[in-house]
Amino acid sequence: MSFPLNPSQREAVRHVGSPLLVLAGAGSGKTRVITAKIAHLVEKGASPASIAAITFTNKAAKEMAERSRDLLAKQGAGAGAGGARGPAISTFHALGLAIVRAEAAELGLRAGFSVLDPGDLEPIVAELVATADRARARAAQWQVSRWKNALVSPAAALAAAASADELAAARAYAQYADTLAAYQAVDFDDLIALPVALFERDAEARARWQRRYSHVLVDEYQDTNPAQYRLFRHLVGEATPFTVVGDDDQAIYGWRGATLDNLAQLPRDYPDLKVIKLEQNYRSTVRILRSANAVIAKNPKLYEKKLWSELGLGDTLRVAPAADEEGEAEMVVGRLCAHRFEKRTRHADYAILYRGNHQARAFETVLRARGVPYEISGGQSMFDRTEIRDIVAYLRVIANEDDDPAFVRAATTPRRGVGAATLARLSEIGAARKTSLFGAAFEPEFAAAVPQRQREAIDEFCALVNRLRHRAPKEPAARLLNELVAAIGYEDWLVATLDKRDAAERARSVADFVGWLGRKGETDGRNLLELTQMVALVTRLDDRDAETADAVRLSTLHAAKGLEFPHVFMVGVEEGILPHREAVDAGNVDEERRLMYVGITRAQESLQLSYCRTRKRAGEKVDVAPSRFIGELAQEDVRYADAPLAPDDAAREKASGAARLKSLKASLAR
DNA sequence: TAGAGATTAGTTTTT
DNA sequence: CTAATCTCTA
Repeated sequence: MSFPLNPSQREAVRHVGSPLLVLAGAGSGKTRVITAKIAHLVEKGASPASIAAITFTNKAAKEMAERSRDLLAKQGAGAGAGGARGPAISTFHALGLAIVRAEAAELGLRAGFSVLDPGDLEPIVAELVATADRARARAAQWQVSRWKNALVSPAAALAAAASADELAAARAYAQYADTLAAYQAVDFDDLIALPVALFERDAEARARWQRRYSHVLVDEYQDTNPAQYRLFRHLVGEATPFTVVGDDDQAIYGWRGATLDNLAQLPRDYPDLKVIKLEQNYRSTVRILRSANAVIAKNPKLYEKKLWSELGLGDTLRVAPAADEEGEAEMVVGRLCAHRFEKRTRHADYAILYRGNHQARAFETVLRARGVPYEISGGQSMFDRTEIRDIVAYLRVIANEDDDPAFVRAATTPRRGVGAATLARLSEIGAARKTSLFGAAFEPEFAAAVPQRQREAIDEFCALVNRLRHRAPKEPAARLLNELVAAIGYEDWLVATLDKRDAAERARSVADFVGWLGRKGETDGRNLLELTQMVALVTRLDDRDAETADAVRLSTLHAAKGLEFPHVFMVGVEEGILPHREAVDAGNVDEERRLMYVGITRAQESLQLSYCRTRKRAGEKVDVAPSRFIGELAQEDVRYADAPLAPDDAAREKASGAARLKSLKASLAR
């Protein structure tokens, strides 16, 4: 994309006099405008470090940082060179973390505070709502998060609670803050909510942060939630100019508390707001765009906007049915391979996009069987991996001795003879002495309460933690990490407890993680304690090899936002999946339609949508209907593939009969 | 306390 | 039909 900027883009880049909202349609060169604007501001004399650009994902932040670094370097004049600090480009949460870290003392936190992810929080909430039911615990956790994102206080939540479940969640919410405070821990939502609270009670802190930035840019503005909008408003204050870029048609994070109200509210909060629309699409063919426009036309509009393209009419869209998920995977991968062979394209030119992570499985199986290289983006975070959580637990106790959940995990992994009984003793001592589990091990009654074997194991564990804690500020993180993994005998334990393949895989993932974190420490000049906090916000290691590899991308629609591919396969385009059933029940079809729109607009040259006629659910085949959104495409641009042949139906009948028989037997057994 | 087998629930997106 | 959690025995 080395075309010159078009007139609207240029206007957006050069406008500096007042707050600016750029309504950037899909593929309209939005990232380019943001990076060009950063370069423009620097050219006009702003210091790069005084420019803040805020994104939602680490991936977007990284891409923006790279592109603006290149641009500033090209601009020359030493702007990006010689150790001068670049623009502050980060996610909302990373920015929040930086603020909480800088203002920790004001917020009643010690420097080593822990950042807990939802997985750490689930058992805490489960205890607070007194349930063993995971689903209930998650629902409560979810509710608490929504309140925080909407800046609803525990008292307000308690007052407004409408159902028994909500009341229980509100009660948990009230105690939740105390529990986290005892652990010296914050959750993801706190990274936004705590800075907001600080700025609202402390004008001086607010002024300090406002002075820091001469211009603030926000990417994907339509995905901000009320807490984030408030934080943004405090950062820009009355005087700091800003540029926010967004597209109401691509708002797909309502479930995370994002609200289009923030887009509607902006002109009211900033009467001199300038609005610029980017409507020329540089990505897709006319046929693809026509369908995108047709689908999104069914939604209510905040700002009228119509994408157009000069890239030619292009191929028709294809809609193809499959018998079931295996059939769909076979069909899609088969077609992909044939297409690739015929057009002499690269694997990396193709993407398979789906609504939910679990849908990837069938495609992985077929791709692997055929030896087609693929990369899964998004998907489960590397912190859902036990081995990573194990290592991170150690890091958290090292950084923060009050982090009881981390203590429990680290002290019992690898097994060192410490179990529930010992932990219960420690917990009693801790409660009596008002100290953490770690602290309890140093209380006088510890010796009497715990048998010698366990005592020695705990002592040894605590000594290791203390040793590393003292060395952490001074020594390179990489060395300490390697020492830690060796000292706890983690790999030996893996080999001893798992079969060969699993042990090797986990050992490799630990090695990857430790290597990555060590390098990160070097490049960012951060010690082990600082790295520990940022690690919770990272969902995947940035891996250059994976990004540049010639491989088919598998991705959720959410994770695909911002990306583009010459050839896209949207799969599982079915009622119940896209739109998702829960969303339909909750009356959120508009957001599902935007998700459909996001999927369509990822495609540059060709697009195939497919759906299954039946799908396995809890072992049994269930009939499913094609998505209503298929009927909303521009029908003159769509070709419908033939129905599958009769033998498939026969096979389906047989399979479904067998499944029914089996479930009948199962119910008789009960 | 630790590992092997039984059991039972699973239906969405992510910092 | 999985996959993760739970229970039971050594």
